[in-house]
Amino acid sequence: MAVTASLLGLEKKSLREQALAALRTAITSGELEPGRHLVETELSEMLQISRGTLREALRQLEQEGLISAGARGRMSVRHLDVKEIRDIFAVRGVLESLAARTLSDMPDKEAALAELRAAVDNMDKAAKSSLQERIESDLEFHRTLCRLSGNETLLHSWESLEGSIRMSIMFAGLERATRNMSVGRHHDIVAAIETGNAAKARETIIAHMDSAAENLVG
Amino acid sequence: MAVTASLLGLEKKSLREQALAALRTAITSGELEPGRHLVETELSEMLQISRGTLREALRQLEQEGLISAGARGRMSVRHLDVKEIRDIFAVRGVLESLAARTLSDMPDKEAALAELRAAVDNMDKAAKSSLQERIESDLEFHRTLCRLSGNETLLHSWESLEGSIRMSIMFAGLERATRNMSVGRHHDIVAAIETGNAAKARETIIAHMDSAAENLVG
DNA sequence: TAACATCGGACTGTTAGCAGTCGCCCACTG
DNA sequence: CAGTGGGCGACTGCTAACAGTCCGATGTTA
Repeated sequence: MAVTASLLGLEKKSLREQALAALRTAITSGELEPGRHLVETELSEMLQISRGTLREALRQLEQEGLISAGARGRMSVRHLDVKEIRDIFAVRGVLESLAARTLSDMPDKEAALAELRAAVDNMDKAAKSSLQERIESDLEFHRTLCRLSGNETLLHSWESLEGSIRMSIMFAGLERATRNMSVGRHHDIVAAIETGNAAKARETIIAHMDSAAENLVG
Repeated sequence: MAVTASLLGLEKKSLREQALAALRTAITSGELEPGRHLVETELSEMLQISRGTLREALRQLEQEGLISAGARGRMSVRHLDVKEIRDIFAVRGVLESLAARTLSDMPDKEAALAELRAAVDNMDKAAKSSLQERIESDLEFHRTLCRLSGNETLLHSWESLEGSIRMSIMFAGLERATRNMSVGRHHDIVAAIETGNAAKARETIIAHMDSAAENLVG
């Protein structure tokens, strides 16, 4: 039987996942400001879910570093300072540099490179759109870089840093963040990978991240 | 009032934390073998806690990569293959190399170096003890390295990898694992940091991790 | 015998509610 | 007025139970 793509499976996300996504968005968008105490009963009523389900989502957010637990289990939205942003981008830098190195050394990397170029093109298109879309396409590029490395552990580590990255962007303000969205810089990364020069690819990423952190905090 | 050390605070760990620790140990010790399906009702009865509390712990283990969720929320103990071990150690390598680089560039690192040397000494003492203690002191050295970098994000990323590292050791078998416990190799790391040569420190760590992975899977 | 319907059993998703603890306010007391 | 102690509200820790879903076994029919 011929099936349309729209019939290939309905997405029934669990309430926990929905809550997780909603809270992540609320935090990284600043709707829940840093330092704010998260009261379980309050949140569960807002989201219209039970506390038990909510608590599971909170646990995950805690692991992602978006919220931190204080005394007696009281959760609050994490507050980033300048040093922490630098630290986050330093870790992000070594992770993505590993991805770039891995891709550089990959024997047949044409398919991967094509996908990366598509991601850059996507940033190009988004450059004329809203700031939010530019941020999304930028993060999408970097996530793709990690995914294409084929190292699941690497991808997972990066993704559990993604929330912190988004908070850093939020903290710095959107104008500063857009300094890092230059399409050209990302072309350089792809080019470095293309040459197969792993050391060069690594340096390009590290430099990119260092300057990205400086752009955000400077 | 003069208080004795034993009165400085009782440790009341939540059931969730206890369950987390117990499950982590059970998995990394092989008591719960890879691939095994974890039935919530079964585990909660074993641990004598409710499913709600257990589920929170499972969520955390999932994030740590010790268990993975299959269809319809069914959790099972993660199964590592050779490639995944290499991937884990590659990520671990870049994380620890960042720690080593950071320490190398630190202006007054004497206190940190002293602590690292103490960790190496501890490995030395443990060399005559049980395999388990050797593994613990080895991991403790590397955790200390990350902690002393002062980069909380780095430490957190490393710690969320720790479970996977322990599984790798388990997977490889204890004999192979002890190949990586050489005290001399760890002296080299400290020495590289001491010279302040960040590039050298980085290379030493990366080489250490590459050979560690090969020792485990070869 | 092959396709189909039905019925339990096994588990997970989710919820409401009880229990314990901490912080705060206020009265009391020497 | 410093210090003590009792009540009260707020909030988290934990639990038991309900509801829904999937899977396999068993029967059923053409």
